[in-house]
Amino acid sequence: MEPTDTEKRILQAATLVFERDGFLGARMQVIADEACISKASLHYYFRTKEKLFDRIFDDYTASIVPLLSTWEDGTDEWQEKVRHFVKGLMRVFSESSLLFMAQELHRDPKKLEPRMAKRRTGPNAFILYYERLRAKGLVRDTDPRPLLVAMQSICAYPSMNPKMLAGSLRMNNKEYTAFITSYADDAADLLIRMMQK
Amino acid sequence: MEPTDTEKRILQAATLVFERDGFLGARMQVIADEACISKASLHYYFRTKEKLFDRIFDDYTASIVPLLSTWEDGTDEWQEKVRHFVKGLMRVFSESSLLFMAQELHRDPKKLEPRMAKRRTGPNAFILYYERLRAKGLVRDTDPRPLLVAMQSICAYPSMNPKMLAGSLRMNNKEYTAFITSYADDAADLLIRMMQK
DNA sequence: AGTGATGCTGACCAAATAGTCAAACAGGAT
DNA sequence: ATCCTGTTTGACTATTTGGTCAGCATCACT
Repeated sequence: MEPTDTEKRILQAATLVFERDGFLGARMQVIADEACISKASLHYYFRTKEKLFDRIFDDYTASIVPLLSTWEDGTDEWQEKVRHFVKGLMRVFSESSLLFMAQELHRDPKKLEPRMAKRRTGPNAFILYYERLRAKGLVRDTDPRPLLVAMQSICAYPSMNPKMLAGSLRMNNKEYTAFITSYADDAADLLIRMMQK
Repeated sequence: MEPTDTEKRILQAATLVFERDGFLGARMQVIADEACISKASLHYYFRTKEKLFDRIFDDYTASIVPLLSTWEDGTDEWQEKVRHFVKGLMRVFSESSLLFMAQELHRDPKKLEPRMAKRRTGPNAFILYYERLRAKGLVRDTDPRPLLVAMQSICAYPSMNPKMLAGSLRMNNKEYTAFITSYADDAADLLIRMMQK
């Protein structure tokens, strides 16, 4: 099922518009214009707005999955794994609008369920990894769940609600973007501090 | 300008509907039904949807301001201040939908500017407080800005994107709500760990 | 009772917009 | 040339929805 050139253009245009305007704010006509085709053509490729949206939403969730393999055992020290995961997660979140995902997840919570079902076979990969480190006495002896929440929060929120944070830091958009780039390293260090003995 | 009973009912109904459905998803008819008045009456009190929305948005931002006084000097130890601030912030965020605020801030970034202008007179209160502690050698010698970002992230994100976190933790809604209650204390401890020497 | 002000409403309108459809078009195979 | 298949479009429809308006109800005051 190789996507045709037109289909690719549609997906690119739709991603742009959905991220900017949300599902409810997005207009099929605008997406069609952005893809340089007619609205009728757009409906020829994707029968409904909902179907087009689902396709894009699926691509999003898929982009996060590869990062989970970070927590598989390997030769790296756990500090290195944390740095790698934080860096990867922040890159994914800065590239694709997480606010958009949360928004649509709130609008229709059922969207995540089929996707979660696959992974729900066992506990979260980070939780398992931390428990192993904990058993070996390599990290602080504490419940890893608040750590997981803090880690995701620290990685996700800065790209999700930049306006409010930029306001708190008294920065304009440009300054904030620059700050967030260096923040990735700081965030990893803070998380390591939370975990070490 | 004492708000009448009807006006109060409208604001309550509008808050409910705006939080649940967002600005674009909210329907004036639904808000009117929820307030048990006609749609025409609703427009009698608030001429446009935008004006009604602004009123509610203003009430939100106002509810966060009192917390900022936490960082004024006082007799409390800094650890106590952190615990107090985190607890307060998480309560505010759990009571009112932060996702809704971020969403609308993204839709119309100009919303925050007039409100920010008031506070923009000086640096952020936490930053100032931390710098004073740092000068006295009471906390870790580090840039407080990543700490501020991490603090806000840790407090805000769990109530902003509960579905995704609940998924990661393999919890249902009820379990997650219970978890978040106890998380407030853990979050404060984690933040204290980030700041202490 | 009369009068004016305020609160409230049903009926209506104009604009926006997702989705449809018949017809045109392009390109390859026969 | 003819046919067939997949692609593209302009024109159209049905519905939703924010907002308006003329008029009704209620109450205070004279």
